[in-house]
Amino acid sequence: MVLPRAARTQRRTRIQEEKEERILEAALEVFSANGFRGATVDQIADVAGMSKPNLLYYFRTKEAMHRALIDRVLDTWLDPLRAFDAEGNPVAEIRSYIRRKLEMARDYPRESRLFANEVLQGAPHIEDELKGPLKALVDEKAEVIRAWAKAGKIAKCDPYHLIFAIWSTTQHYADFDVQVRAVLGQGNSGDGRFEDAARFLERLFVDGLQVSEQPTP
Amino acid sequence: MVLPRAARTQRRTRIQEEKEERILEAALEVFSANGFRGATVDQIADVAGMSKPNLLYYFRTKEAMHRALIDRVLDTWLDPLRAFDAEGNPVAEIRSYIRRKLEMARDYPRESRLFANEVLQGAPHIEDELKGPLKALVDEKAEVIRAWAKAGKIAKCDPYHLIFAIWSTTQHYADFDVQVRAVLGQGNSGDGRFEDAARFLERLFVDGLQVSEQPTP
DNA sequence: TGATAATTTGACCGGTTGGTAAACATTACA
DNA sequence: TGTAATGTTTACCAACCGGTCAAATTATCA
Repeated sequence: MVLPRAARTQRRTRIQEEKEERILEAALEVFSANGFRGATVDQIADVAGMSKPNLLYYFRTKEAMHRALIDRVLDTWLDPLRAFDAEGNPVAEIRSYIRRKLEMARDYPRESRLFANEVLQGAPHIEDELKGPLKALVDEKAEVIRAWAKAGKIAKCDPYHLIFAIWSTTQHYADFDVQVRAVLGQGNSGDGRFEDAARFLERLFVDGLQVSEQPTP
Repeated sequence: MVLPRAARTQRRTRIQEEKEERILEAALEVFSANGFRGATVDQIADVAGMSKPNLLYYFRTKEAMHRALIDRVLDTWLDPLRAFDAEGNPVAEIRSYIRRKLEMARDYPRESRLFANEVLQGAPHIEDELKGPLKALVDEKAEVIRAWAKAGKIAKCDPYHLIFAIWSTTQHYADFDVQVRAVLGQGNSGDGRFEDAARFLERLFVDGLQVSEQPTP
């Protein structure tokens, strides 16, 4: 038998587990850095440390690899939004969502760039995911936010644009990392910018920029 | 003589002006939608309505086209930040900067995506621009913001991260357009989302989300 | 152990890509 | 108008790309 894994129904062997793992790790590295079209199968095979035909034995096409990667990563990528709790304290929930998203940008920048590349170029491979599960989840959480606003627990605002604002400000530190580093200059070898960003963003989203009315005695 | 334009020093002919214009317009269309590596010279020639060798007569290489495009676009792209006025009213300046950046995202999304593609993939072609002119301009405006904060005209905050936040929230509507549309659902054929975004962002940056202490009589 | 299935490899293929060569056409201008 | 410079096209190339194939190697297990 020479059927590659995708066509098999039996349980996967140890070798399959290991190789597919290595391939998807390499695919994440290469796709996130170059986009789908910019990535080459040779490059992925090289990073994965195997020959191209060997790689294509496990994933028959470049598209199949990309799809498997997207499926695997999208779920965990949306976890922070799922953790958004309707029962919690509104301001605290938003703060911790920002913090979690910033941690993701710091710890999983490749995943962020994978999606950014895709969406930026018109989302040709993940349109269904955007209009389906993503929209459904956002709709659900937007309703939570709307209820908070209605109850006077946070300022009245468009919940969708609030979510967009949190996404964009936090993912910016992953997707535009080189620009952030270039502008901040050297001397930021560590992750200090993430702590500064967290401080700034939590403050921004809660209080805004206007000077708060201090009791003027 | 068969020297292409780049090597010539004499004034450019009418034909050169026209063709280079058409080429850069086509290049913007194609590079912004596919990134540098994803774009093909054939594709750009096609959009420009000329043969590939003809195109390569005006720009000797794909890289030369890309560079010319970047040089041309970067300047206008930074105009809104340059307009940031140290003498103006701080909160009003920030509001109008947000508004201007949103208008750019609405009216020039291709320019935004051109840079986003580039930066996302490590800025291999514009590293110098980021570390040079861009950083210089941001440094200058950050100083203005810092002075405002010090004078108590706006809340104390990190000026660099404030600029990042304005960039990311506004450019999000150009760079992640398909995702924004997918999440908002159909029925957004017009530009209504930009007005909603403007309302939300101006409010966010000025007041934050916390309910403002209303005079409770 | 031996046979069978799973895995790996090198050689290769057709299509695409960025770019070139040279002949041909057009324009500018003395 | 004549001619030299400028502009355009056809044909082409070498490198690269995603993917195939058949043969060789290794793992599995009766």
